Amino acid sequence: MLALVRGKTLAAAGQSLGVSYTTVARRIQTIEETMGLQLFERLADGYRPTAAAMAMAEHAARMETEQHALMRRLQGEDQRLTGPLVITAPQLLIGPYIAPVLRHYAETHPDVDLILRATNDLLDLSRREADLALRISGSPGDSPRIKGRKVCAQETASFASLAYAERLDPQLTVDWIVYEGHPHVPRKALERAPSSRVRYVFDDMVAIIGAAQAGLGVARLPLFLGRSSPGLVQVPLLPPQPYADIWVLAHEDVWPSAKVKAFRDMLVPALRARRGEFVA
Amino acid sequence: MLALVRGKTLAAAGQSLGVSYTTVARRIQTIEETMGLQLFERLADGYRPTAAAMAMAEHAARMETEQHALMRRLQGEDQRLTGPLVITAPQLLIGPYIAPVLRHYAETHPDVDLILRATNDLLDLSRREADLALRISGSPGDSPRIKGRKVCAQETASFASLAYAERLDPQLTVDWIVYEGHPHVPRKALERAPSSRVRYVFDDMVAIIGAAQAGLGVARLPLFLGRSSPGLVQVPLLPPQPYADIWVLAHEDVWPSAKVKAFRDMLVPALRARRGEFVA
DNA sequence: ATCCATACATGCATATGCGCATGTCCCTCA
DNA sequence: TGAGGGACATGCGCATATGCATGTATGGAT
Repeated sequence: MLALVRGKTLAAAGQSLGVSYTTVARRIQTIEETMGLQLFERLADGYRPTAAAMAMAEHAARMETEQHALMRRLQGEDQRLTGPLVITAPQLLIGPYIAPVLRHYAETHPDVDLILRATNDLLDLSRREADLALRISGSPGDSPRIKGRKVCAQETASFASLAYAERLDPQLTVDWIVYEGHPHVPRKALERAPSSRVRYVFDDMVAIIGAAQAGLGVARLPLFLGRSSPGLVQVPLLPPQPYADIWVLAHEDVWPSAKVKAFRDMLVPALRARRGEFVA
Repeated sequence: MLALVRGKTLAAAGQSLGVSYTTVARRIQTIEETMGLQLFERLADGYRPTAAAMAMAEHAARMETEQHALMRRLQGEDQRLTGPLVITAPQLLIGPYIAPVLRHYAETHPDVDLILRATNDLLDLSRREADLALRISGSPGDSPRIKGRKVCAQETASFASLAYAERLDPQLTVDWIVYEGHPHVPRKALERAPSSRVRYVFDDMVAIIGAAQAGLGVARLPLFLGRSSPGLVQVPLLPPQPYADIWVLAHEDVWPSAKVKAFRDMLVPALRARRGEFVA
């Protein structure tokens, strides 16, 4: 019901429920027959909810919230080290930093199934899209009831390919490769190289690194990324400066669960031990 | 789940859910297997919920409340005059007062299925145990969100069998038959007949009337009851005095529904037209 | 000590719900 | 105007869940 109102089509609703769209259609039909009222208008391009369906969806959403709260609570009290553990982390941190921890964790707790979601989006920890999140974020208190622990500070600097760095002249025009979210030349860089300009705007960090490695220009990158990217060298256009910190986050209900706590206890020291890779 | 926590036994839970207790047992078992945790301890005299089950029940109760709210809301918006309509009224009002209205209503709206619950308890209108209640009650605002309309005032007086009334002497001992809820001789009756005493305490109004008809003593009865009970006559021990009024009640969500409104519109005038039977 | 009532466990036949495959309608695009 | 795809409808075989009947254990009354 709720899924159908949200998804607009039987197929979408079915997928979100993990059942076939046929089943969704039959369930709706059953409900309509039982209640003796029409919930959806059958249109050529999908089901359109009636007012009654909207009302039902509204209540169903509240019930769903309640359901999520229950699941979180049960999970938080779960002291077993078995079953699934869903972790989300920025794509670029996973390989070099998370993977070793995953390996250690899997060996120590062989009955836990580790599920990793590589994403920079803030998955909804309240909806249990993930149990534990590693995030690069200035504000860990994104939403109420999310608990967080600062792992490490982080700094950025300017990087370019070796060839580009060698012929770099602050007096001439400097080409910048920037992230879509901040499509400007860093202010401090303008002071040192006034004729800097944005030449490339990318929506993907890997692509930015690739472009910098190809010698297209200068990119502002987190220290750990620039240093670990082959062919890139730090250029003195931008002094190392504070960037968003690294945090581990979890819903406060889920935070105390054994699986989550054990992962934290492994992840945080592992990252802190390599603090030098994140700050100058 | 919730039903089992409430009912304490599989059979009770099954009954409240309208399924066999076998099904409840299997459902619990399935949930326990799926979640991988124990919800109930199997004891000889029933299932005892674990902490996890209590937590689940708590959330389930909130979901149930939400569900009830939804159903009420849908019903309140229902402008059709078909389907079930559940009415509750005091047992003794049904025959002489409600039945004629029921008949008229059934003829006018033949597609409505009338379900009557004869009870003095205040059924929970929020839980949809009844759609509309006729109540003898001083305080109609029993719970929030219940809407009410006063139908008629009511008075009580003292009644006894004809034989008892004829030999009644206020100077001698007067035997009273009283209701369990108020196991005292009315104060005003003591003024007029100081040696009155409670001789019988009954928990059933019909039994009280029967006892009075059998000549066991004097009973304080609503006027409509005393007057309509064959063999009883009013005795002057107690002047007619105000009693709890008659109200129609419904949850405010359900109040505007067509079926409920139509019933009110028939019931209230029918009762008011016979106001003289309730007050002197 | 025996019987009985209560409550849960289990086996079996059946009903219900499910997914897959196919059919139909309508809209879009060439 | 005709082909193609998206979305819903329908029929069929199968898995699951349900109900009934029966069996077992426990506690209390006689």
